[in-house]
Amino acid sequence: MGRRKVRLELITNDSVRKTTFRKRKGGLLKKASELKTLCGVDTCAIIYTANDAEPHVWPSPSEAHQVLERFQSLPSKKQGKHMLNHQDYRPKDVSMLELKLENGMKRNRDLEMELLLIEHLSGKDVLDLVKDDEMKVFCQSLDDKIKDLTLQMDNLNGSMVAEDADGAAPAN
Amino acid sequence: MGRRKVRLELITNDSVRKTTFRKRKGGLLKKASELKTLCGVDTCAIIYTANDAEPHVWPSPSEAHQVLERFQSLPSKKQGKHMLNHQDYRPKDVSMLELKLENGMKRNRDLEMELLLIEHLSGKDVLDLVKDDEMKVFCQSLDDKIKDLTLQMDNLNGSMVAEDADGAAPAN
DNA sequence: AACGCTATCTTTAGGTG
DNA sequence: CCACCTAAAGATAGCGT
Repeated sequence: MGRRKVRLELITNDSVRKTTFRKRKGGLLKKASELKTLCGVDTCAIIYTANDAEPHVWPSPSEAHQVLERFQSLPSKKQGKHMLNHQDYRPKDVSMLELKLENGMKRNRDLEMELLLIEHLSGKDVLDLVKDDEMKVFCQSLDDKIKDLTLQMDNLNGSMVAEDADGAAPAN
Repeated sequence: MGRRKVRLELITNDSVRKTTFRKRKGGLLKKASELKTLCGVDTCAIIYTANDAEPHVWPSPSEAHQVLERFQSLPSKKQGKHMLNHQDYRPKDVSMLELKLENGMKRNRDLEMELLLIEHLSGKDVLDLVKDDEMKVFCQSLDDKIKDLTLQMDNLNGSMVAEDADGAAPAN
């Protein structure tokens, strides 16, 4: 789209690649924006540049957040309308789905706990604010996890080594 | 970009809007594809159309899947530097944690699938452009959530809270 | 409703300051 | 490196099928 036809392959030159990235990123976001406006679809874009500390989030961090969150907190409200259009893939019935959802959310919360822990251990300051109650739950879930894990390790013991420490956490 | 300059607003005519959506979706995917190729960034797009049964996943379901996985495939690689800063809270040992993480990732992936399905069945129109590294975004959102939670708890301490305290998306 | 066509609008490669 | 410029490549609105 410029003075010259471009070859579709990785741009090896660093500065050129970066420039192209910047330009095209803008274009992509604009396109996404237009699509959103013209067709009324929820859209978000998250763009990470290796160089930049801050991710470029569009349309706005908060909006993107909402979209992301919608990923996990779900819309049981809006399901009704289209819910029944699909005959193909429909686990038993809706209630089943709802159940799955709840389950998923629960598990997701669980996961978040785990990640929180990891983050914490990785040196981030995420936990200073957590209150006692939360902490309790946190630790509890941790405990469960560890138990679970231990069990798994036991099971695996005979056939397989369960990732030793330095394999999992290379010093790099 | 056609025979006529377009007005940037929701297209009210159903069929026109749908057509435009189809066309522009293609364009957007192409752009994303080019960006990926030219600049060497991992990219995936997931497009849910209310009308369409199948979500449009690009570049391919499996690839998108990989990108999504990276969403939670944690930082163990990048952590090295900070890993050992915290002496306070450290369960058994790091390897345990790492294992835990893997476990979590697996489960979260599961979760993601479920939620994807739910979203799909709910007929939501979501366009998600995902790039490499967005684990950071995830962590950030996690962070925010925690802050939110803490704030809520603070409020609770003194008086009351309007929203659910479980940290899930407050009704947007 | 999806596809092909193309005039027209938009994006951008390469260049300059 | 960035912002701006312009010619050329690319995307697509409105039509016809």
